Formats: sequence, structure tokens, C-alpha cells
Amino acid sequence: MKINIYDIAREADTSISTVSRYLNKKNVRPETKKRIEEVISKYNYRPSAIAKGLVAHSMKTVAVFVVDIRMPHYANAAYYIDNELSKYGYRTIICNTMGELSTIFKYVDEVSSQVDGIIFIGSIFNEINRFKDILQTINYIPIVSTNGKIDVKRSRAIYVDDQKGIYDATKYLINQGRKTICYIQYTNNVSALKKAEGYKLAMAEAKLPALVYHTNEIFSGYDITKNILFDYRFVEGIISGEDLLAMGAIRALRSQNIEVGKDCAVIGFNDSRYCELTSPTLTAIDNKIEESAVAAALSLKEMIEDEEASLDDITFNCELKIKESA
Amino acid sequence: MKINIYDIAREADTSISTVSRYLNKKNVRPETKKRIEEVISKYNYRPSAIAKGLVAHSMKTVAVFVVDIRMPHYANAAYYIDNELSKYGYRTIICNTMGELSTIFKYVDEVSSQVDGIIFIGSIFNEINRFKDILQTINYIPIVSTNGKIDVKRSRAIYVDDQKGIYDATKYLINQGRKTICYIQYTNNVSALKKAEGYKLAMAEAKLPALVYHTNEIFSGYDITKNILFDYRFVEGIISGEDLLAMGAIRALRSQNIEVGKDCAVIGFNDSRYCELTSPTLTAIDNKIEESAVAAALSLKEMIEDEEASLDDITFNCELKIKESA
DNA sequence: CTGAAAGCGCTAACAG
DNA sequence: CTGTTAGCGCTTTCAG
Repeated sequence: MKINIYDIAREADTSISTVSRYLNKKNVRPETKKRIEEVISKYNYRPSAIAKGLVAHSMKTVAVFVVDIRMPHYANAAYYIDNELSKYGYRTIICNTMGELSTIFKYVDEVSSQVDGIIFIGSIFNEINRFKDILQTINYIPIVSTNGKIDVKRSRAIYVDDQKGIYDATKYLINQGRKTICYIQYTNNVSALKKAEGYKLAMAEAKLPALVYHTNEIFSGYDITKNILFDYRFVEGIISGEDLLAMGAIRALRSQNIEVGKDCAVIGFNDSRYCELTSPTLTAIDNKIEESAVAAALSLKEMIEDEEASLDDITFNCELKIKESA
Repeated sequence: MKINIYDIAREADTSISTVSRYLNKKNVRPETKKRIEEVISKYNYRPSAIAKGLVAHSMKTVAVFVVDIRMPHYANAAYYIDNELSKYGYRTIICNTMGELSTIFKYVDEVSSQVDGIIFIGSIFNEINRFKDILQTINYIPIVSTNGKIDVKRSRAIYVDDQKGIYDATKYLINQGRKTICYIQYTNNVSALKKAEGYKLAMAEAKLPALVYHTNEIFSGYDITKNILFDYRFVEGIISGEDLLAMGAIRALRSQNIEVGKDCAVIGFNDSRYCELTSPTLTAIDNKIEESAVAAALSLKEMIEDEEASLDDITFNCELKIKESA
């Protein structure tokens, strides 16, 4: 039932090398070629990618590590990476780690002997650097990471300057004359801290108090904003490290009949397409997911195919995308 | 640099079979075991998954075909599938097809010789049935599909009764005394048509006119609703085949100061968590993504591991999740 | 408990 | 242009 190259060769009355040559588009005498083609299409034979992989030392597969593919940022990154790499014949294995070290370890262990390279999306994966044995197991395979750098031989980092993005956005609100501006911080990972830092910096420069609210639940924007309103009834601006939190904030503000964009400005982070769906539409910091994902994909491909590929850091800048909420 | 089982055996002064046994947790004399362990951890050796795969005829990998991982429905499905299957040591390859036949073919061709099974998410993949040679290439591998059935030997279908879901939702609005109820249809695939059918059925039973608006752009809810309002200024209900469209509808309605949930009810489809983010929150039809995805994953696993596994269809029913918009 | 050897399905010299 | 043969790195009999 499962047919292999020997079966094809036998039935086409030739040798496996000739079949292999045919498969790899090398020269084969027309008559022989015809016979091979017939047998192949008769059985709809497909050469085993695994056997091929064993010879080539490559399955043409990469692993993409994310926290949770359900979150827009990761879904987008995974999409653009897959889209780019599939052009070159690479397949993408998704690893949902939920940010848990044990899960990360498990996946790294499983895929490291199977993939040509790994992309880590998000600063959380910096945690890996604390574990020497994990670093060891991926020490010689090409690694690309966004917003962080993995400490192995062949590692390249793609940075997006989140901190400056938030800093600029905060400035933007301050320049509108707003004073009571709150920041909603999501999680405590490196990126989250940097973002909050951007906010604090801008506020400090304007001699305004930093009002940071913290959450680990991405859909809690509504609830957090309730707290904000309890503390600061006349809040003039809310900036958040995640679009979804900002969307929740808009809902909370509107439920109190606070005019979003006027009484209180709201700014999100990511500029996912969901920003179009709130009323008013959400002004957000575009952190260049597509650009950075494509850069990650291309970098990884180069590192896989060229031992000498550049390992220089790449940095992108955020861009504030003004819409209705600020 | 890249070390293999021979290297380990040599340095541990034993044979590769013994190393292999150790690797597969079979009995090995304690002293030998100790030596092997030392060498393995010295080099941080990981057995090649590819070579293993060649012997086992399995890479413990499945492919999940979606239209676009960026859409919540697919991201959720992929998440739950990966989550379930990873418990059993399977990895998930994501194939973003954008619903294009050529892309579907390309991916099927590439992965069919590499994966243990395939899951197709969404009725669009019914299209495959029109192409005999594609069916041929996956004829013997386990296939699970949602909202559709692939015509191959080892195929199992998971259905969610979308039509009834929409029918019930429409009824729900009708029972509220609403008469001018519009439906926004997304794409023309089998599921989309069935959903629209559910709406039409309910409207017909109530002797109300079916008002169907059509779009192929998932973020066009706002624009479509502008059209609806142009045609029916006093529309009393909008039902949509996708949450995102309904979210856009809410925005359009509110921009016209139409009270959503009272003047005009809005119902979405999927009941993704984004429904919590609009104001008012979106009432939506829960089409049981988690349940069906888990069922798909489990079914596929069974089919992979047991030649005789059940191939009976599985059907889930939708559930209307009432929130503020209806 | 252990080692030798065959084999998984393919590619790539090498000799013809 | 073609066939033989030796791997690729494992697992799995089969003897011992």
C-alpha cells in the first residue's frame, strides 16, 4: 500500500538512482522518463520527506515559539513568518508555550532534533538564557528571536523599540495638554517593563506622576479601567501595552458616558486590525509586526542556508497610528 | 560537532543498540547506563528525530490546514488542537491557505509525505473533493475535517450545526417582536451558505422578508452596516456569520446614535472573546470551537494510532450566548 | 543484559 | 545516461 522508490524502479524497469534523478529533475532518457512518470502517476507516488530529510540533514521545517497563538500579536507574527518561509519550501511548526518554562523546555527538546531553525517571538523567551543545558541543546542551530537575544552560537535578534513607541505616545498625549494619564501594564516580562519605562520617562520629563496599573489578564481592560475611574474620575488619558486592554478601556469609559478621544484619550499597542472595530476606533502604536516577522523569517532562512550569514541585530521603530480615540 | 549514536556508543564503550535501549528506557546494566548518561550529558546529545522517524514511519507530526491563522476562529482551533495533540507528543504544522486552491494543493503535496495526519478546519476544504489526484495523495493517511468531509479512505468529519445556530438566533430576535432583521453573510462557502439558510428559514417561517447583505472582507462590518442603514433606517436586528462583522456593525450603529441592544439588536457568530470588548458587549452564537477542535485532535490521534478507529461523524450544537447587544 | 547486522527510503558518488 | 553501492542515524530482531 505504501509504495517506495524501489517499487517504482522495479515497475518502471530501471534503477532507483534513475528514479531519484527523475525526482530531482536531472537528466533521464526520454523513454525511461516516460515509463517512470507513468508508474509514479499510476500510484500517485510521493517520495518520503523523512528519508529525504535523513540524507539532507534537514526536514525544511522551522519552529516558531509563541506564548499563545490566540493573541493577535502572535497570530500575526506566525502568519507572516509562515507566509515568508513557505515561499522557500519551509514548513512552520507552532509551539504554544503559554510562557511556561516547563513547556518551553519540553518543546525545545522535542523540536531541536527535527527543525532547521527556531524563531522565538517575544521577550519572554529571554528566560531561556538562564538555563545552560537548554542553550546547549540548541547551541548549533540557527536561532532568531524578537525583542530578546538567545545566548547561542548562531543567534540573531530583531528588536522593535517598544519603549520609544510608548514614550512617543505618552508625549503625544502630554502635548495635547493632558495631565492625568494612566498606563496599563500587561505582564512583567522584559518588553512589558521597557514599555512601562517609556511611559514613566515621558511623564517624568513633564513632571507628571506616573500612574501604572498592572494586570496579567489580557481581557481585563474593562475591569482595570473601572479601578482607574475609581481612583481618577477625570482621567484624561489611558495608554496600554496591549490593544485588547485598550479596547476594554474604551468600553469602560463609554459605559460611564465619558467621551473617548475628547475627555479621555486612549492609546493601544500593536495596532492590530481589531482597533478598527471599537467606537471610537482605537489610536494605537504600530509595533511593526509584519516587518519584524518578515525580517525574522528571512534572517533565519539565511542563517540556515549560509553558515556565514549576518548575525547583526536589526531594529525597527514603532509608529503611532492616529485614529479616533486619541 | 553534530554528534550521533555511534559517537556516544564509542565513548561509552558499548554498542549503539545498548545506547538505543537506554534512550528508549529499556533495561541496561546500571554501570553501562551510568557511562552512557555521562557521555550523553557531556555532549548534550539528542537523538535525531528524523532518523527515528524513518524507522518509525512517523515524525509524530500533524498538519492543520486553516484559511488564515490571523482570524480568531482559526487561531482558536489551531490552539486547541496543538494543545491537545502535544499532550501525546505530536507537533503541529500550520498551513495558511488563504482559501486558495493552488496553495492548498502545494501544502498538501508538501506535507502529505511527512505528517501522520491532517486536520482541515472549515468547509472551504470541501473543495478538495473535486480533485481526484489530491485525494489520491492523501488517500491512505488519516484525515479529520470540520464542517465538511474529505472523500478518502480514512476520513472523519466533525460538524457543528451552524445553520441551526443561526436559525435559533434569528428566532430569538423574532420572538422579541423584531421584524426588520438583516443578515450579513461572509463569503460563499458551504458553511456560509448554510448559515444564511438558517436565517432565511426562520424569517420565512415568521413570514418576514429575508434581507441578506454579502461581503468577502471580514473587517467590513462598519461599511456594510452603513448600507443597511441606508436601506433600512429603522433596522431592528443585525445577525452576522462572523463576530468581527457584528463588531463593525455595532460601531456603525452607535455612530448613528442607534441604541444597540434596544433599538437594534446585534448578534455575532463564534462567540470569541473579542465579543467582550465592544460596548455594548456582543451577543453571539457559540459554535463550540474548543469542543470541536479537541474532538478533531482526539479523533485524529485515534485514527493515527489505531487502524480500526471509529470514523463516525461527530456533531455539535451551537449555543446562543446572550450578552448586551441582543 | 548485550552486540552484530539488517533495514527504514532516499541521495550521491563512482564506475561504466 | 544508468546501475551499484555506500551511507544518513536510528530501531529491532536475533544470537549469544
